Amino acid sequence: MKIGEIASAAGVSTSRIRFYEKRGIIPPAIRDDNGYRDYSPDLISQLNFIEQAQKLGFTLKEITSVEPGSGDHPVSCSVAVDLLTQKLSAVDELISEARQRKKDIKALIAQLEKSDS
Amino acid sequence: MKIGEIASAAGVSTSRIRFYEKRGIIPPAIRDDNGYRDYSPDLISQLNFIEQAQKLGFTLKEITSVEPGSGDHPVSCSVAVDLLTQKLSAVDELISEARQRKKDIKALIAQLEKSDS
DNA sequence: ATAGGGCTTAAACCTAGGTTTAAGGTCAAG
DNA sequence: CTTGACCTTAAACCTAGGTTTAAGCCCTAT
Repeated sequence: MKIGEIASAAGVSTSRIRFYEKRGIIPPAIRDDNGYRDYSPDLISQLNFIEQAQKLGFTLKEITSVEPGSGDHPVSCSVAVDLLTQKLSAVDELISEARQRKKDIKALIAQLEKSDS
Repeated sequence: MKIGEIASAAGVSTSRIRFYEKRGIIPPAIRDDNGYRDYSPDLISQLNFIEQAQKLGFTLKEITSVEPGSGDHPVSCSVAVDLLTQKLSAVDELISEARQRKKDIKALIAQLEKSDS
């Protein structure tokens, strides 16, 4: 897919995708012979994930650390597995932080309902 | 309380408090005869609320419209609760996307380990 | 009465997360 | 073979949310 296609499929701007690539938030795209970026549709869910997490106040830096496929290209298989395992626990951490946020939000709601009465 | 006192009590910087005042996020402080700002300790919980909400991904603008205990902003409790409830389901969505990512990562690991053997 | 620490202001500066612009190459249609 | 939509890059610009700096006043202790 070309950058415009994937951008509209994911509901983000093309400039944002190039920006993410420049910052290493997504991996550098494969290029066609004409120099155009060529994406796999897999990127769509990755972009959706980034947007979701951002809405919850996670920074791009935090998000990048739990993205699979965003790491270095591993030299050996066991290194790759190690990296992925690290990512796995980072995702677990994200989930537990998100659960804490749920609690925080519920507490805020309670506070508001109390002060309204 | 003087600005330095309230700042350290709330765990924020003095510059931040002045910044919030300039932006109308908190009401303008009463001034002593010498021109120093004089705060009621009530501001502490307001500042804590702001920080809490920011961590949840709310902008200062959103927070301002929703602050409890600020008589200047007659936004009804239900509007605030609506916002927070929306945020709550966004967090749920993130968690389920994160779970999907866990599966993806595990699948990748399995694939690597299989090809390694 | 002078040194310090805390207060005042306005304005400059900073990071994050992008968007916009300028100058150009590519490709399919008419 | 030109027009228009799409792609490329680098660099400039923008908003949010602050921090830092400069220049000066206030207050307390020595």
